[in-house]
Amino acid sequence: MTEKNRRNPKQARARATVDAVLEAAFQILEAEGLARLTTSRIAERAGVSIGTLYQYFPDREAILLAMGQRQSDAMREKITSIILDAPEAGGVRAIIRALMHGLQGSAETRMVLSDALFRAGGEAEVGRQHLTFLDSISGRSEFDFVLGKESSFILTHAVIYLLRAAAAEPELNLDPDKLEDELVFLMESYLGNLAARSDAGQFSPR
Amino acid sequence: MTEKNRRNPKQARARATVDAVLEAAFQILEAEGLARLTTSRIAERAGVSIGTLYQYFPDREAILLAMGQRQSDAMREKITSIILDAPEAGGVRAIIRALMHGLQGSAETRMVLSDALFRAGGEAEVGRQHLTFLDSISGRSEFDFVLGKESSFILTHAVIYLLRAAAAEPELNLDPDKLEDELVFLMESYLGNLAARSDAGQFSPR
Amino acid sequence: MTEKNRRNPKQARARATVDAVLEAAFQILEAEGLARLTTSRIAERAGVSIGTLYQYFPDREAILLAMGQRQSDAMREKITSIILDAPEAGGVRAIIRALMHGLQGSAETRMVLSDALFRAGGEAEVGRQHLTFLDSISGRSEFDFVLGKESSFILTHAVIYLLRAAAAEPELNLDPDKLEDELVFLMESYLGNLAARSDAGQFSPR
Amino acid sequence: MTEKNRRNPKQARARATVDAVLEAAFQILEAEGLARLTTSRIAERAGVSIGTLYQYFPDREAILLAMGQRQSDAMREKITSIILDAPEAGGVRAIIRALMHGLQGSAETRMVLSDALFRAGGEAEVGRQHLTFLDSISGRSEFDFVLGKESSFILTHAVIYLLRAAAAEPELNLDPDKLEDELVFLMESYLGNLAARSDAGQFSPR
DNA sequence: GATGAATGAGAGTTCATTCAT
DNA sequence: CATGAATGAACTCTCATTCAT
Repeated sequence: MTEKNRRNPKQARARATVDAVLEAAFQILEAEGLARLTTSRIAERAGVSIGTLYQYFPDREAILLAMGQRQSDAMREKITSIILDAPEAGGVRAIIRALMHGLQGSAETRMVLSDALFRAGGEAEVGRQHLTFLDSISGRSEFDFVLGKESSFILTHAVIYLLRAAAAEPELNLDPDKLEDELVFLMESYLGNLAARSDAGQFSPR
Repeated sequence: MTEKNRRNPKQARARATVDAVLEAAFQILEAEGLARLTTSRIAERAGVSIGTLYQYFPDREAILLAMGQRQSDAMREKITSIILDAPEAGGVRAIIRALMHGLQGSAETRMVLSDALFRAGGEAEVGRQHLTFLDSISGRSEFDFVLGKESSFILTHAVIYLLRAAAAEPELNLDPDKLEDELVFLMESYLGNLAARSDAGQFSPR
Repeated sequence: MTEKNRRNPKQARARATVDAVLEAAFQILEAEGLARLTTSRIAERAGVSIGTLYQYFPDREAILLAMGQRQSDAMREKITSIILDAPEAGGVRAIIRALMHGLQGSAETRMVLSDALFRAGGEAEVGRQHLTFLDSISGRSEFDFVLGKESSFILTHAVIYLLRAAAAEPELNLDPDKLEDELVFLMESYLGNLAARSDAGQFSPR
Repeated sequence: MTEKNRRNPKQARARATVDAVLEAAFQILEAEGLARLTTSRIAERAGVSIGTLYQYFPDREAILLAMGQRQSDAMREKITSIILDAPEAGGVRAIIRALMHGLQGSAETRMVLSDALFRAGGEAEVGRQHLTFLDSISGRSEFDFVLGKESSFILTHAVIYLLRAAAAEPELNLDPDKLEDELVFLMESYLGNLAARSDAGQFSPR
């Protein structure tokens, strides 16, 4: 609405500033790494003064957090839309594919941002992040048993952390398609046996 | 031997100094985190001067690396002895147990140290670290098929990174015993289906 | 102008800071010598924080260089104006007088600063510095012969380095006026014989 | 004498140690420059412990001074022998040649060592160094007039400092032979006019 | 005498953050 | 609101020197 824009010119400018800062920070993180991601460099690249930057972000950490949340939100949206668009499709593969291709940025960037999310959010953030996955499989009739905390943890973390590991070790030269296949296979194996176990109530004893 | 001690008083002192530095660094890392792990603080806690510290470690990074290698060596020894002592026992569970209990230190400590290993070693270190796992299952007759790079990656990284994730999120309050069970279950599921797949040559298509 | 000041309050402040730093550095160099010319001491004496100092100078060396350039610029201006104001006056004496009285600071100060200039500028700086001298005599009709590289070197360096030596040995208690006379005499002797030699094409054989 | 050596094995060893230290220091100064000339590096290269080094030299400066004195002594000997061997030859050229070829080491080495001599010796050292030159010309009948302090200064310093300047600016690519010629010419011009002036008692007025 | 581990003051430098303009 | 000069605590690292062995 023009009305809205005219009424809050400051908010519009503010959003532009925030965007510029986050975009600048992202570029620097990609190009130069966390060590060179200084507040002054961010401000400079964003085309704002350091003072202005601090008017929108209380400290450096807040910038990292906001970047992480952007990534996280984008990912969540992507996964959600995948599930909504093609609910019949293999949910596991769709989600894994989203996780693999949905995050932009280098290995270091992804790590830095997810670290920031952890630092800031702890439980709450983690919950927000991974509920999506659980939701996506909860509709499938074969998983209408109750998952233990630990099983949920594995379901929601295995793929993400393996992707992180893969990103951290580019020298392994893993084939993305094959890795996707294997991750799907890993999770399908686990989910399949989980269902079987819930029927039988047993598995290999300790 | 008194002889030995008398002969190498310097080497004995030197080793004591190195130990004191690494122990001090470990304590600080545990208690205050990486950000507060400064060389001067380490020296102070170790009861040596900052100059002495730098006589044994060329820079801060070298201290982290040495700590990481200690952890890594201890872990490797533990896994090896587990396999040697009880080769008939379920290799997967034994190794997972070793991984879970073999590393001391908080979540951040473990992360920091494994990060240091990555930084320093790259591929070589990674290889060294994970071959143990592959070796341990390579003897089992049902796995005498050839593993792809990506499958090997999953076998060697899934547990470690899930444990890292679990450590990073203490607020999830995961039960260590149940987590162990689930990790075993995850890996056994994967390995089992991997064997089946190698027979059939097929799995859920892309 | 108030206008100017109001328009560029920052640049004015910045210049003041730079001046304060250079002035402080000069005083310390004079009073305590190069060894005690530390960045923190400079900042303290200049009444600015160490951080501010580093906002204007990338490192300690840059401060020395800036001081050297100030001296050098002042000297060049002085020589130029001398030549312009009284071109008919004995060029050699005028220049020597400028060299003697144009540089402020103790012997060590002068040495340190000219060393800094050498380090930074190498050939270029040296050229810049000494062209002035050659220019000043190039107008005199009796020197319209071509000077060899080595003769030029002597003409441009003898006085400067002898003054440096004199400054380095204050215990010799040389009389400035007499020294000036001798330097003039030295250079006039050389120039005179140079002219004679260029006519005859000979001098004492090797 | 074997006797001497047998009687004072300690003194012989001491001299060897001192020699080793000075030789090591010289090599490091040549190869790596003053900034890398640390006491520990000297000791290491000399094959002695740092403690031993400090038994022979009270501090780092003393090492530099000793090196400077060696150079200086060698130079003095060379000049003396030149004059003794060929007193009839042009004294000025002989001495200049000795000065040019008698000092070993790079430009920085020479500067560092002569700086050390200045620092330590002040007047006394300077006197010791330059009397040789004055002595060498004092025998020539045409110079039996009394030289002023300032003239002596120029006679004894001009060549040395011009050579130092030439060494400091290798990019000028001065031809050593031509430079020698010019220095001889400079000094002969000065000396010649000095003699003439002493007869007439006058020169270009201030 | 010889050793070399230990010392520690002090160097140069960085950067998140503040606040007067 | 925007600015960016100023801040200064904190950092990593060096090296001449000492002294217990």
